[in-house]
Amino acid sequence: MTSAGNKTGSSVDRVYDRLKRMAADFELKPDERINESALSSLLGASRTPLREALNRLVAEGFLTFKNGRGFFCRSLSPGRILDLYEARQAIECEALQRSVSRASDAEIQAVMAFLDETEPSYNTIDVAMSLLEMDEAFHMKLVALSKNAELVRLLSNINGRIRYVRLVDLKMLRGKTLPSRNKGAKLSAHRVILNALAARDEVAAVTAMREHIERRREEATEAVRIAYSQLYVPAD
Amino acid sequence: MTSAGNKTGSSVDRVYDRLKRMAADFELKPDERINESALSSLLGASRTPLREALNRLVAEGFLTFKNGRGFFCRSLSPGRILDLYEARQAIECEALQRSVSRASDAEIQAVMAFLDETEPSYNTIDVAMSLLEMDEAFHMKLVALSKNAELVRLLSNINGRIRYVRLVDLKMLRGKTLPSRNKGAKLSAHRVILNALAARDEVAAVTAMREHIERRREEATEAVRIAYSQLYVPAD
DNA sequence: GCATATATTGCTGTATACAATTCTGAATAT
DNA sequence: ATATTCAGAATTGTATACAGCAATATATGC
Repeated sequence: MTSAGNKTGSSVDRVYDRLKRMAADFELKPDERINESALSSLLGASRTPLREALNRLVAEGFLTFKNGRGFFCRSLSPGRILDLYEARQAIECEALQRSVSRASDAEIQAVMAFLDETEPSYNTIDVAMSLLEMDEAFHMKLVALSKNAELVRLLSNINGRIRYVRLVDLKMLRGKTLPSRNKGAKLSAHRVILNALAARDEVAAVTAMREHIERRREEATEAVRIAYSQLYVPAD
Repeated sequence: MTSAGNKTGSSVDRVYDRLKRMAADFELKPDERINESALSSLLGASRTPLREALNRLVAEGFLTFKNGRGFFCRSLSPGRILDLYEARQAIECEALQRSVSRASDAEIQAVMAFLDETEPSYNTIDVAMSLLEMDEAFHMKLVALSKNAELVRLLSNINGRIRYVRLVDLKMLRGKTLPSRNKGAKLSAHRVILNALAARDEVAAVTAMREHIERRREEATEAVRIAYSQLYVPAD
């Protein structure tokens, strides 16, 4: 969320990126205490930079910390997921409202082009991860149209924290709704939102966005359950 | 934002709280590099816990960090303030919408009672700081009614980051609008919002909230300028 | 056999040391 | 006068050491 590409390879940043991934992918099991010595030797850095990275992740909501006990990976209860999806709604809808008056036609067209380019591969791509990345990229581009760096920052953070659940969510979605996804037949939710924005129709855009996220949120609780079951019964 | 009362007095928490205050109050001048050794001796802790606290504050958006160069206090440009106020709108409005269906009458009444208790002293209290604390407390209580821990967390973070500007803002407000603040004459913005919530009128509540924050936001840019002038020309 | 007290072990919390990097400023060349 | 280079100083980045706390295992009394 804070750092993107670190060519210098500062130890803290390296560890931070890696840890965030581990936390997002539930490689660190929820509510399990993190052993600093073990982790530091695993990641090839000493405890000092490791702890600095851990502190960042606590501040960002990925981990928790109990004084004298150490760091823990944060558990994702259905309640928390719901909270995060609501926060996401708040942020994305606000951004969309601002974009109506702030985004230029050209900028909107650029996102449209991104959609044109990526959406066809929704059906061909098999790796759910790539699918998730495209989905996230779309939402990030959309929020960026608001020209509000803080909203971008917040969405980026939330995305990171619900990544694993969304991954499971998307997998489920694929299994269930693939047939109805014939191109041309019905516009994708993303397309509907973007079209409304291009038409400068604030109400329609926000309504579509709310519904889009709402639908995902409804599936999310189910996704959490599945995520947990996958956690403790590794797929064969 | 993360830690509230630390009786154990872990060094990093102590330093963290203190630093956050310093950053919020612009005791650390914007864009100025933070000297770790100097700070550590000033705060009476070694560099290790200091840097852990600094890293937390970077993740929370209070500071920035450049690899190999160190930590910097984040500058508050008018643009950034605007961003933060917009984020605040997003969060508080979303929370309010959820509260309409989630907050019990009793809970709303409790906030009402808080308002009854604190509002009269708006005119008597002279210390702007206390005023700000009451204002923040009200908004936090309001958001808490949404039962969404993430929204609470986000508002708490934003409040911390715009505290100094709001302080200046409130001071200005006092100077200008004190006469029109006769109790009974007109309902306070807070009261209007809460009444709408009590009546379960979502549209009215959200509208009032948007306007309330919007008005503050408009003053904010002005407040930033004043804040900066106060920064570099200490009041005599 | 159970509960309480006590030792043991492992881990966290912090300080300190040292290596690596960046900054400063003066001396030199253009 | 301006730009450049190159030590020296200052500051950051990381490793390591050790003190102190927490959890667990062991022993003791009942």
